[in-house]
Amino acid sequence: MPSSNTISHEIADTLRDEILRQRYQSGDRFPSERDLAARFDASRGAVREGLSQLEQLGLIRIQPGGARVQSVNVASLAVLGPLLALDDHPDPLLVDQFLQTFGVLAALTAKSAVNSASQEQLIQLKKLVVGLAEQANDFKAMQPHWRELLEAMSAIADNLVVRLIGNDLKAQFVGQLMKLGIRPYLSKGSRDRLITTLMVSLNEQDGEIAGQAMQDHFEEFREAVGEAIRFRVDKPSSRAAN
Amino acid sequence: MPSSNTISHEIADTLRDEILRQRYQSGDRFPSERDLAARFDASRGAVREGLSQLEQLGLIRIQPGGARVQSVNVASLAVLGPLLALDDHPDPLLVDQFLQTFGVLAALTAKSAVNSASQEQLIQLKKLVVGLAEQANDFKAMQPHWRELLEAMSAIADNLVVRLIGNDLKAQFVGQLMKLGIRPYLSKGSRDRLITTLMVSLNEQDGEIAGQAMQDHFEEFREAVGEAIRFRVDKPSSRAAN
DNA sequence: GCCCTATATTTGGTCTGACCAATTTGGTAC
DNA sequence: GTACCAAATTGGTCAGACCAAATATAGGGC
Repeated sequence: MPSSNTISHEIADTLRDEILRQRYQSGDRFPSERDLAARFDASRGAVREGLSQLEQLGLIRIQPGGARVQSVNVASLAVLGPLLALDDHPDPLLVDQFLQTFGVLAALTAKSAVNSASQEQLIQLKKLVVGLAEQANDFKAMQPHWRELLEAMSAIADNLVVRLIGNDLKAQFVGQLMKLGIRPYLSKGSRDRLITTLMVSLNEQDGEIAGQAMQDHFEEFREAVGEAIRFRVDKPSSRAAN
Repeated sequence: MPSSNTISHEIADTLRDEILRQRYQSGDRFPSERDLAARFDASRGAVREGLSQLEQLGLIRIQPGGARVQSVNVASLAVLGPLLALDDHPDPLLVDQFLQTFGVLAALTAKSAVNSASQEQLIQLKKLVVGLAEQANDFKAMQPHWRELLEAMSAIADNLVVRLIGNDLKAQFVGQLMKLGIRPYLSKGSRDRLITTLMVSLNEQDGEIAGQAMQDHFEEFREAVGEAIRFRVDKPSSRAAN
């Protein structure tokens, strides 16, 4: 199910999903521009614009004589979002890896943010943590606060590299989870521990503690999501084939 | 200095660098396709293909009525390579952030790899560490072994998310450092400690130790690179404007 | 003078059809 | 079976054209 409104984007999205679904073997010849134009009932120009995007994603390599499909392993990070959104049934392993990775990056962000925060910023963060604590009962209601806290930390840490990585992942994941109705269960103890520890780290301005708290929390979250997904390998997922 | 051989790529590379050099303010109108076509003496089609790539990078947002430049902060991770390669004089802060981020990801990779490695894979890793130890005197000669070790760990850890992130950064960075003649100095003690600790973690198959070793090593490396860059803020860097 | 609206212009999106150069492919001669 | 050559295919680019959406401009009403 492609997005955007222009034909070239539609073509790119459709072909991207087909590649991600392994409909082509890595190394395979990709259909010629003229064939694709015929298939999509579009002009070659539109197709070329779409292919241009796929090339930028690292999914195909275009050369005179013919384009070839590349291994997903050498693609750009920007394919991760679409990859997670491919099915109603996201690959549990991929979700796990995603959370693991996101966890260490969040930990790094928290550590840097707390260490480099000014007094005002520390106060701001404390307020956000308090706000988080107040909504700690409802996973869904918690999300905006949670994201706000992460965003504030990200702004304070001001690490462009992490920020760029986040851009290619952000939103898509949690949004995807919500959309699929996956509700990870986090014990009250776990949430309380996170909030308490964060507060401690802010009061003492100790980044290490904050980072560790993040790391631990994501670890628990990761397990919770894993269970939630496992409990859900049966839903009537209407698999739509092109 | 754009790369590739096709006009559309040349256009994309040139405009990308101009945006990264802040030649346009975020939010600014981008020149129209027709203007760009005139400027590059190319057809509108070629320009559009180039812009298509820039859009994929998140550097511009194209809409009927006109394209606008976006903040680098919302771009795709894939701009990091070009961003580091922009000048003869890479932004020390950016380099620092890069290494910090790369460090935690390398630590995660090492941890996962060691924890999940089979007996054969552990042996393989040990061999690579030994190979690394033999070349531990020369930074340059060490690089291939170092990269090989990281690659092997990455393959074992088999974390697609980290791998994708790596794709958008890899090589470019260390390569860039070498090209600029930056030679970070790592004390012999530091290197020995890394190798010894890695060996211990492999022998006991303890991922935590491996991860911590990586983390520490990158921390030291980060400081070494920082100093190396600081010691070099004078070289005759022939700044080339467009 | 100010604000809102109707009009003209600009801009992106797409198409058609064409040409070139490089690669592939298929067949042929050895 | 192999090496080589010609034909078909493919990507790269161009020119010119049309549409719809967005923007800029001019005009009229207050």
